[in-house]
Amino acid sequence: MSGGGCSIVWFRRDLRVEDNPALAAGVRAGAVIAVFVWAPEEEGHYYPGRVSRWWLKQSLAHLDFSLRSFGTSLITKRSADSVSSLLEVVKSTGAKQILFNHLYDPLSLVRDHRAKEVLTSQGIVVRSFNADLLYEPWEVNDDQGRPFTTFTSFWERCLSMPYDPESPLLPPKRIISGDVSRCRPDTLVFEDDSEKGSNALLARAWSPGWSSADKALTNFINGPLIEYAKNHKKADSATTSLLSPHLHFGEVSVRKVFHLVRIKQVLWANEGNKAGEESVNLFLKSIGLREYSRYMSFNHPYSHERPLLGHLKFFPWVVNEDYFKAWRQGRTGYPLVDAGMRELWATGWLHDRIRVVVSSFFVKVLQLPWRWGMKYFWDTLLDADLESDALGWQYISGTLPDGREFDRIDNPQFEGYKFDPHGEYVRRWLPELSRLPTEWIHHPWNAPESVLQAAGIELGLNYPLPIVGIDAAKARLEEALSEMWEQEAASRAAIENGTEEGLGDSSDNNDGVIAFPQDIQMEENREPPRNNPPPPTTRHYEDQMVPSMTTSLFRVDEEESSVDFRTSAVDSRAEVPTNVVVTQERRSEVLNRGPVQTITQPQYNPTAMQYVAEDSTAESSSTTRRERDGGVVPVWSPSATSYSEQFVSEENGIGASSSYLQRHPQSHQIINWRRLSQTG
DNA sequence: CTTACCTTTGT
DNA sequence: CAAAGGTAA
Repeated sequence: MSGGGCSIVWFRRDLRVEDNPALAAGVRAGAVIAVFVWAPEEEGHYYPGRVSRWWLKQSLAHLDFSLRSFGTSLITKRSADSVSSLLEVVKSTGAKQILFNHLYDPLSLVRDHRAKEVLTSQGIVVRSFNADLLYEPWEVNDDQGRPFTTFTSFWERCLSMPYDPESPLLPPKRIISGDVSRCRPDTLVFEDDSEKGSNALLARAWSPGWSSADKALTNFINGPLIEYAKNHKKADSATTSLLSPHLHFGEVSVRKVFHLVRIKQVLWANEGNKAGEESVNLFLKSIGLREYSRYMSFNHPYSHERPLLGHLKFFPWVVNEDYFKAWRQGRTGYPLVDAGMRELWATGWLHDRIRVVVSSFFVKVLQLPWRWGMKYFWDTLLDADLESDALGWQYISGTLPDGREFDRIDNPQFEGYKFDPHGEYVRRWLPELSRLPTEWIHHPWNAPESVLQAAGIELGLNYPLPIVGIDAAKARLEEALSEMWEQEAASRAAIENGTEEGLGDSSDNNDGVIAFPQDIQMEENREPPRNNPPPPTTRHYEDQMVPSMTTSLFRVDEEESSVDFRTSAVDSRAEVPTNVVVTQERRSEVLNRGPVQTITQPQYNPTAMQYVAEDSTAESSSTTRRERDGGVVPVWSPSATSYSEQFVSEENGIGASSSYLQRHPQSHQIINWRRLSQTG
């Protein structure tokens, strides 16, 4: 197109030069100005955690370095508002168009839509691209043209689409730099002094940036991939791809991963290597889950906050800070869980299996609200990813149509012997148990006194007794479930009677928002939780507020004192937040919440999607040629509403025809829970 | 060795 | 629930 002005390429989570459609389009159009805007406050609760910021910092430096070798550099802006920063850059450079690649998390969807509106209204051409997915969410539909609601059907369709995913683009040969002489870049600060020490350790294990991402990919494909099916159950993982943080920041494109892996698969299939082929399928499934997480986020943009199955709204979560803290510190008394939580804290990384173990323990045994756990993952994982994590926690919590059954509790003791049969994993992360024989390593509470003594263990002193017994947890879960159904029925009845108010209006909860306890302050070295005395336990009938744990760089002054979970020492970590930010936004959101919640239609209205077609041929989607360059820009349909209103209206809204509950009325009854997960 | 029955697992 | 894997007879 018009070779005249230069283009701004707005980098976000696509920190690579290869197979970067926005960059490629910019290069094709002429001169390019590469921009990264750091506006973390825009993320609200999801201000990136320490390790995540560390990664970003390295990755940006790496990107800048390589852009320089192509003939330009990365302009960085510190901002409270991405869109106005972009405008600023436009003004100082005279750029004519802005190019970026799509993101699908709820915050980005809203922000990018606004960006597009504002910039377009200023006469700037805005074009956006698919760089993060094999297929755009709106491309994958069932035979009735509706979005899938279960993973398997979604993924089957993806693998049998009439056209293949786009092949990866080569990196540009050279990038002509736009004139940035009048553009004032900001230096970005990603860590404070208290974080530097801990971050230094990360560099030993990880190397962010697209070239390491490429290396990791090749290593994986030529190494562990073939054995993936065999090994993927081992907690000790030299066998995973280790690609997730790279993928999160877009340092390598999924399409490249997909294509290279597929090539191997064909090769192995020809050799008749069954195991290899199987391994590829399994690995691709995890790529598929990543795709699906974007798909779900796009179709249900509130899924990081609300269960997708409505009745879960009535589950009486246990709001217990002691539990929460014990879990974070790896002091639950279940070695596999504790080892996982210590590894997570120490390294920012967890094998997928162990993520399942600790999160399912969190939800099913402790019955803490899943969003707390998700938030903690967000704050501590190197590959923290809103879409993937939301999907994962919803799956574990049984709040998806195809998630695990709600009433199923996995026993960490048995899982221990499955995933860590020799106890090596536990011994590595729980030094206090290192001398315990394998026979007892996953259930020390059963070990004879003499064995414990020989191993130097005093249960309740240097290693806790189980914080909750599995049997007690089962009983409590059953009770909670029947309460949930009661509440749900009551709410439905209330709605039918027109007594609106609806949900769980009963006695104990004030305005429907559970504030994180402020009155309880936690002493650091309290006695480890005991087995039996039922802890002070409150139940609440609403989704929980997420405790605000992220340490914003602007809040460093708070809680200066002694303990701070940001520091690296394991003992002083994970201080329970004493303050919860109850924003007005969320409050109104909860208040306005509608009646029995369903899986609703996407608010995204594909027909409202706008075509910014310089590429002329906007063909219909099922033909072989897809839009790529200058393709579809996703757009929020009713744009007048505020962020929170959009969520609310989505929930209340819509789609009589395809509301999940309407198609599956039986999901109101627990006995049909099982069948529910089949249908759809 | 087969079969009926069980437990486990799965996005 | 269905598929897979394991066990007892």
